Amino acid sequence: MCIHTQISRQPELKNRVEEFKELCRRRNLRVTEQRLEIFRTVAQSKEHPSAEAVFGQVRKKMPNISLDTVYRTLSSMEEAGLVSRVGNSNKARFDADLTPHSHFVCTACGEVYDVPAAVPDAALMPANIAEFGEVKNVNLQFRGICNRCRQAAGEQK
Amino acid sequence: MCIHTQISRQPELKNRVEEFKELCRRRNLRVTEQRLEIFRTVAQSKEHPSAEAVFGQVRKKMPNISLDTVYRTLSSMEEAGLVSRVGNSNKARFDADLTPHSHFVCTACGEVYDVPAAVPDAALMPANIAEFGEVKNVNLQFRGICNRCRQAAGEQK
DNA sequence: TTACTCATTAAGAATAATTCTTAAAAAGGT
DNA sequence: ACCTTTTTAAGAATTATTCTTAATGAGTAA
Repeated sequence: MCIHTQISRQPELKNRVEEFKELCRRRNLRVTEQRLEIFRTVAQSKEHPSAEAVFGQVRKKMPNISLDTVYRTLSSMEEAGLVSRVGNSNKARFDADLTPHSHFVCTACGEVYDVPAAVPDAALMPANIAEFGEVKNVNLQFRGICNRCRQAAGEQK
Repeated sequence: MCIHTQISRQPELKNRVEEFKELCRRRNLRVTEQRLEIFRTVAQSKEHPSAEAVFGQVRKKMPNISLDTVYRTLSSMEEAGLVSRVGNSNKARFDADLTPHSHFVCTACGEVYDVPAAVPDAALMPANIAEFGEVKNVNLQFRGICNRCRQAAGEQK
């Protein structure tokens, strides 16, 4: 369960970080080292890390960072539409991949798996969605028991 | 925010309760008054109540029920595929409506709104989903800021 | 019905996740 | 470099959820 699985093309990360800086400036959010490092961590991870996991990772480079900062930053990043909050066990998990894809969420262990989208996000958006509010992201999730948990449950019987 | 908005056709509720009893028996779950009352409460609500809200409601009829029982019961009901866990703020909310529909989840206030589905659930299911696990329910959510919150934010500027 | 067994419950303690408070530090503009 | 305003770290506080334990009650078989 390491959360620093590297993305193949490193330039892409740089672009995303630049884009992130740009967006911060546009929104009058200050570009701090903490924000950059947190963003990098989530953007590099494919594990949908929890705040705690991001904290653990960022702490390696910034030993004084506080968990609260991680929470605050992840929330503001969600608000800015830079990451999305996925899964819904009682522990929040985050995803910086905003390309159309879905998730299988295990209700037993809370794990979140990427599922290639059957239907592109745009196609899912109802025409009247603006009546409700401004959509920051679309999230299709399949909830159930993952095969690993099913197997584990079977074994102990 | 009352959670006991009545469903128009009362017979439907009775059917659902019977179905619920049946399912309990099939799964060797005991049919207790607590479970029935909790199920009725969620099934009658259109507000996607939190565990706390269900607790408050059920307590009117069963003053001694514990919050823990509500949590336990809602979890086992989710596991049985009788309700789904919706939204994902840090407070869990539940929905007994399993017909195809989606949700607008406000990331500011945590409110969950029903959105009529643009695409039926079945159409969303990828062919290879079984590779991940057994799906109990499909949940399409649009996350963002609801109009009420947007308005509220605008006013105080 | 009655007794038996095991799941379920209430109560409240415990834990886990998240947010708040405060004073100090740092960003971005002057 | 200076000033203003955000942002931060630290740790306390709060909120949500789960665990522990002993007592209760559901289903079952006599």
